[in-house]
Amino acid sequence: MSKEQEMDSRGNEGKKYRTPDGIPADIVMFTLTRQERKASTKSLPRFDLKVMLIRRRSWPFAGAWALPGGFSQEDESLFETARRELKEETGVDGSHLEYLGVYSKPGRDPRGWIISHAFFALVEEWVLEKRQSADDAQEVGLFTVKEALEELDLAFDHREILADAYLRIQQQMLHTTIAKQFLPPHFTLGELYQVIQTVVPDFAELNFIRKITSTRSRQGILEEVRDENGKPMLSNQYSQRPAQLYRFTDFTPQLSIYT
Amino acid sequence: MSKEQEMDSRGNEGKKYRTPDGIPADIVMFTLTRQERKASTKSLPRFDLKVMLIRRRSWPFAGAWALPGGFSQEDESLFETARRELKEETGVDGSHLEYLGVYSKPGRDPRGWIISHAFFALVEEWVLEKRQSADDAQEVGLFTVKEALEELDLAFDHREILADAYLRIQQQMLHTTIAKQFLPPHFTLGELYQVIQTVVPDFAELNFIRKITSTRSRQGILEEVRDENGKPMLSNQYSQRPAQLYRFTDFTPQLSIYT
DNA sequence: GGAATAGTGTCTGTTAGACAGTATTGG
DNA sequence: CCAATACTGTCTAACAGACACTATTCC
Repeated sequence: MSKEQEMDSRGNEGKKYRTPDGIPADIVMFTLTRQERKASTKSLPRFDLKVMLIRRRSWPFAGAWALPGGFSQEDESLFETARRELKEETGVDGSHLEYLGVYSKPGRDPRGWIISHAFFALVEEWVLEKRQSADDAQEVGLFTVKEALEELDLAFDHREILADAYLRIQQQMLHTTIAKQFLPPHFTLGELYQVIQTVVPDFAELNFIRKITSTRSRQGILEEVRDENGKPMLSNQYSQRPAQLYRFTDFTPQLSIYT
Repeated sequence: MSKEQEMDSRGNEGKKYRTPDGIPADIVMFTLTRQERKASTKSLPRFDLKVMLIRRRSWPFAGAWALPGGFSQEDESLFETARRELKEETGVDGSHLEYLGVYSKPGRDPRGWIISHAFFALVEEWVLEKRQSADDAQEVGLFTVKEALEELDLAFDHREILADAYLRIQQQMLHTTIAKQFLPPHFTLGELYQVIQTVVPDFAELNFIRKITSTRSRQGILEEVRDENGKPMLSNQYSQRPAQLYRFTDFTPQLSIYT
C-alpha cells in the first residue's frame, strides 16, 4: 500500500491503524577514565573507555543492566529527548551528543511495540563519577566497553546497540576530531595518541608526532598553543621533558578512498 | 523522569502516555541517468544524479512533490518497512538500501505526531524509468537533485531529508565503494571517474587512473578483469581505444585523519 | 587526419616507515 | 645516573601533482 493511499484511507483523526506504544531514546554514555600508573617518574595515565549503565529494577529484564533512556514526548524532537535525558542523568549540559540509529525489531521489548532511538554521548569522567555516588535512587555502573559487551547480560537489545555505538565511536575517532571531547582544551601529542589508542586499539603510528606536526596534508587539524608573547606553551604534567601543547582547530579534512 | 520510573508508572497495558500517530519510512531513491552526448566519435555519456518523487494528491501538501514512503507495521522493523516500500515502488528487490536518520521535529506533519525515518536507496536507471511510465495511479517524477533542492516545493520536511541524503551519499561515495551500485559488474576507470564526479562534483584527480592502478596503498579496492585464459578484458564501448575493465573487490580501506 | 578516450614518461617535491639517536628533567 | 617522555636525524622507497607525450581506433 502506498503512503498516499494509506494516508488517504486513514484520514486525519481516526486511529485506524495500530501505532507504537512508545518511542524512547536510549543513550550510550561513553567516558574515558584515567588512572595513574605507579612509575618511578612522571608518566602518562592509562585510559579506559567506559560506558554508564543502570540496573533495572522492574519487569522486563529486572536486575539486568541497561542503557539509560526515556520516552519521547510529543512536543520534542528525539534529539531533544536525548538531550533532556542526558541532562537528567548527568546533571550536565553541553556534552557531545550524536544520533546512532533506530532499533525496531519486532519483539525487542516485551511490553509492546516500542521503537528505540539510540544516541551516544561523550561525557567527562568527573560527571559520571559524581553521578555514580550521588544517586541512591538507582544503581549506576561504569564498565569498560569490553566488560559490558562480553560479561554483562544487558537488557533488551542493548548489547547490539552498545556494539554498534562502539564501532561508530571508533570510526568517528579516526574520521573526525571528536578526540577533543576527551581532552582538555590544551593537550600534548602524547595525550592525544593515548586517547586515540584507547578508543581504537588497532591504531598504531610509529611516527605519530612527526606526521601530525610536519606533513602539509594534515596541517590545520592541530595548532600549537602559544602565550600572549608568542612563546610556545609547554606542559610537563606527564613527562620530565616538557612537551608542546596543542589544540584542535575547526578544520576536519575530507577523506577519500580514491585519492 | 527516568526511563525506569516512566516504565513503572506506565505499567504494561495501560496507555497512560500519548504515543505517536504513525511511524513512516521515507525513501530517497537515487539513480544515475546516462545520456549519450552527440560527438563525432564514441564518447562517455554524461551522468545526472536524480531522485524519484511522487506528487501528493491529498491533504496535507496536496499537489506538492514528496518522497515515496509508507507507514511501518507492528510486525516489521523499520528497515523491513523501507525494503517493502522500495519493492512496492520499484517492483525490484535487492537495491542498495541504507538508513539515513530520524525526523521528529514537532509540527513536521500537520496530521499529528508522526516520526519519519529516512532511508536512501540506489536504484538502477531502468527500474525508475519503467516505474515512471507504467504507473498511472500516481504521478511520478525523476528530478536532478539540484532541481529538486532548488526549484521544487517539497512536502513536509522532505527538502531537509533530501539535503541530508545528498550529503550522505557524497560522503559514502568517497568513503566506501557504493560507486559499484551505479556501475555494471565490469567497468572502465573512465566510467568510475564519471560516476564519482557526478555524485561529488568537487572530486578532481588529474592522475586518477595512475593512482588507482599503481599505488600500493589503494591496491585491493579494484582488480583487473581477465578472461578464462588470463588475458585482460577490454571494452571499447565508450572509446576508440579499448580500455581495461575492472571490478570492485570486497575490500574497503579504513580511512583516518591522523595517518 | 581528427576526435575522443586511454593510457605512459618524466620530473620535483613530499610523505611513509623504520629505527637510531639526542633532549629534558624529576627523582 | 635512571627512567620516562619528547622529540630529531637519516635513509629508502613510495606517492602526489603537474604536464607533456604516446597509443588506439573509428569516423
